[in-house]
Amino acid sequence: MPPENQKQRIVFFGTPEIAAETLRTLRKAGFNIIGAVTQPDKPTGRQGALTPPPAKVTAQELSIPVFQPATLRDGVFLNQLRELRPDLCIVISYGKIFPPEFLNAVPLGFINVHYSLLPKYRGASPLQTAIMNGDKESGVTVALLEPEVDSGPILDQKKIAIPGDLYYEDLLKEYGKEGAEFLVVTLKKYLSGEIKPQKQDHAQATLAKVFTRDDGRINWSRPVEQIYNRVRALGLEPGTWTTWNGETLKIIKAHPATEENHDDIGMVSERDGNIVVSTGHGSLALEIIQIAGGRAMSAKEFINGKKDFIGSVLE
RNA sequence: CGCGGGGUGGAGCAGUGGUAGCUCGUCAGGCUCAUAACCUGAAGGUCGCGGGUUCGAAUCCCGCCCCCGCAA
Repeated sequence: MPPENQKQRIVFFGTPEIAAETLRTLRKAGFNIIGAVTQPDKPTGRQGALTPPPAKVTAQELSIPVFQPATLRDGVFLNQLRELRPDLCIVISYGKIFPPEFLNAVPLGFINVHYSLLPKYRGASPLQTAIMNGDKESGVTVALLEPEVDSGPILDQKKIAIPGDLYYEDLLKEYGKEGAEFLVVTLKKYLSGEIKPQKQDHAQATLAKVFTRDDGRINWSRPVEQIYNRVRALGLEPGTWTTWNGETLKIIKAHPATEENHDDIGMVSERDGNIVVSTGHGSLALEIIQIAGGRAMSAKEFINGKKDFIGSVLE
């Protein structure tokens, strides 16, 4: 007789790297993944080459059948899913909303991994929102899926610290790893009947909206801590930026400078070997920046060729 | 044919027809108790690749390759 966690037929839904990582962890833990569903290949980059999502690549490496429906709404994929006869589905950053009829089609339901302590930060960007708000910790929640986004009963959740100097991409890796392991543990408990899902307190719910490029524009009149949190939260995508001489200048890495700075807002100066920008309160030391059309480089390299950067004002 | 910027010594840039220059770095020497500071000197470039125009091309024309910002 196979171990408990190998009996259930599981279909995995997920698209980006964090989903791929979780898929690998589930497989390693011995779960019986009978199918992987990801978003369709998308054109990406300047050439618009079709690129398979990470979870698809991983699934293929693991010899798991891959499905990439363009839509869930027309019922076609629902029939395909039924033919797979899954006992349970797992959803991690899949990228599509499930029509209600899906959720009833699987005996043990859809289980979702969400990177916040629900009901806090429901929605698309829980971890980025936590960083931007300067939270010292957030967590991962394993919950059942309901028609309304991230509102389903909670199986279990775990707090995870947010180090004050980590950027989104690095923190996401951390959360992905911890989250995957936590999912394995929680899933085993759930399947053996140890867990009774708990309803969320909907009154406490908050929403983490999707960040766009516009959110990345730096307002230098804010206090440096807020700007720093924004730089960390938005990371490389969508990234934070400002303008210099009318050109877009991305801020890729920076840190708050300790010295006082009473220059005009947005003024660039050089202090103690750092290239710093004056903010509404305190100043931000630029580490890695990138001008439109150029490659990313350290602020020091940048000023080698752009001497008038020092003394100019960013907007 | 989505829009746009760019490829110049190790790095970042200037140089738009007449024998390639700046900042940083590197190396050597000097100053200094000392230094990532300062002074002096040196090395280091087929100017992305191929072709064309010209007495002469980094610079003008044609083709190709590569990098990047935006948009998707």
